Amino acid sequence: MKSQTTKILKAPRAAQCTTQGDVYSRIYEAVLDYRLPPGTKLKEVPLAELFGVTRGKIRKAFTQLAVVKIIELRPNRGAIVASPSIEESRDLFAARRTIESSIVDILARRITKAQIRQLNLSIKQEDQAYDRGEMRTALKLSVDFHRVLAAMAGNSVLVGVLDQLVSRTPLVVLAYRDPKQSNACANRDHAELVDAMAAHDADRAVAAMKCHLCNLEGKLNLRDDTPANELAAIFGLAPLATTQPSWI
Amino acid sequence: MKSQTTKILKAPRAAQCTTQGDVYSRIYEAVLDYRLPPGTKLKEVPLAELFGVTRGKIRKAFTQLAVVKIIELRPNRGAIVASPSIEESRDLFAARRTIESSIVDILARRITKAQIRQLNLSIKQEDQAYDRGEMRTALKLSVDFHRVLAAMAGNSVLVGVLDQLVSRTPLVVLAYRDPKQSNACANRDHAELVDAMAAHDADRAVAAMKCHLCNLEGKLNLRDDTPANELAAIFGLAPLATTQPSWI
DNA sequence: CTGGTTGATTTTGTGCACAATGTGGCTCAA
DNA sequence: TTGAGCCACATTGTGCACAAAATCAACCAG
Repeated sequence: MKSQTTKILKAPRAAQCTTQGDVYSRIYEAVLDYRLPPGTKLKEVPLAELFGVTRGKIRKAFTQLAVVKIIELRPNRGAIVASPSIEESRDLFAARRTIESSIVDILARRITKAQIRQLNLSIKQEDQAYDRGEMRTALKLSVDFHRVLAAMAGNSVLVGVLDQLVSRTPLVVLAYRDPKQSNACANRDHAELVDAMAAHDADRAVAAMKCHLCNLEGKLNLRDDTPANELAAIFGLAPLATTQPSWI
Repeated sequence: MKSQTTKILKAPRAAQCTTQGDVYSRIYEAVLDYRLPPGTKLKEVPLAELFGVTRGKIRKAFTQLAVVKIIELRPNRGAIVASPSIEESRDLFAARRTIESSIVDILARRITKAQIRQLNLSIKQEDQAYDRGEMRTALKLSVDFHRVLAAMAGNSVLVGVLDQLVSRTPLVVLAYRDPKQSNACANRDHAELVDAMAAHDADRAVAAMKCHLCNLEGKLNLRDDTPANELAAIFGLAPLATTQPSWI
């Protein structure tokens, strides 16, 4: 149990002597990298030792992460990685559709050739990661794609807002991934989106973005017709996040 | 100086013995009520004494408020109420236009008679507050109107996002209010919006919302053609927030 | 005056010890 | 076997004391 937390959080490069708000980013990145499944308990002392900081620093990072709903802070019972409810997950996607549509709408009108090149490069890297079977890298790049898009639109407030939503998406995916569905994250969608923007066709680009997000949501198991055998679903509890999904 | 902070924060009812995350809401509400102008320094010890809590509680509330950009936490130099830059202010309004448009779009299609009654009541209260010259109450009610609207749309994620944006708007207004402009907050706009929604005319409602937010933004002094005499503006410093604007 | 230095004071940052609470295992009776 | 009660341990919460840093004022030299 204790070692689970430890292992999951250990980033590619083993780093000690983390400082300050870095522990925030360490956990944040771990979530974005699909390394921290929802429901994982985050104990203060082990984390403090792992990062080489005091318990207070961990605590501070926790309160920050709790504000953006990446973790849940249960009084006297510690922190767990947030497990979004079905309704919250649906709302999250709906919110993303709204916000990213308007980002794309803005961007399609004023995107530059250089920006299009950058986006195409990003897509190619994503493709290559898929081809090499590096699911986690690919997923991370896919997330980055959306953040880059937001940044290009040039509205810092929207970027901040979208960041909060995007960072919660991996949790939804881990919580409600339908094992029966293929996991080939349709980054065809990304290419189509960039195509539309390159043609400065805002309407088509917005449609592409909406479609992309709907596809993503559609691959998840967000129906609340309780499957009768899934106890966790029946009682609305967090799915058991103790075992790593096989596909990562 | 010290007494300024104290006085501004003291809510209508003088309350001691505040606990826990209540100190968060106390400061949050003070901002929403236009009682805390941007740039106001928030010292830990005076606040702790005022609220009857320990310094640690204040600190925790500070880190939370900093995440949603209501205050700015400068390392080793304490907390001040955030003063949004001109660009950030513009982005904030643009983001609100996007998000609230989609809220209104959703809501217009499914709004109930009861909800319309509630909104109309809210508008009437706002009107009355204006008539009585209670600017602060009116402004608060105006802010509430937008939050109620978001809640009615039924997307909890959007509500959370919009809350963050709405709560920053008073800071923008206090920072960039144009003294030459009338301050009659056009809550005609609110009435028009509700009218459109009552007719289930989503397009008109969206247009009304966009128009309303543009009107609001238009009343502010968000041009960066530095007026040559305003030193604060020239150097990009926070406007002097030590004196209460006369119109409150 | 202006500009810079020093030192006292205020204010923020941090670690630690202890308090409070939750958790899991044990016994025992029904 | 089930469930209540109890105890030991693990984990989180909190206040305090001290460390570090910034602010302010006084002072002095140019």
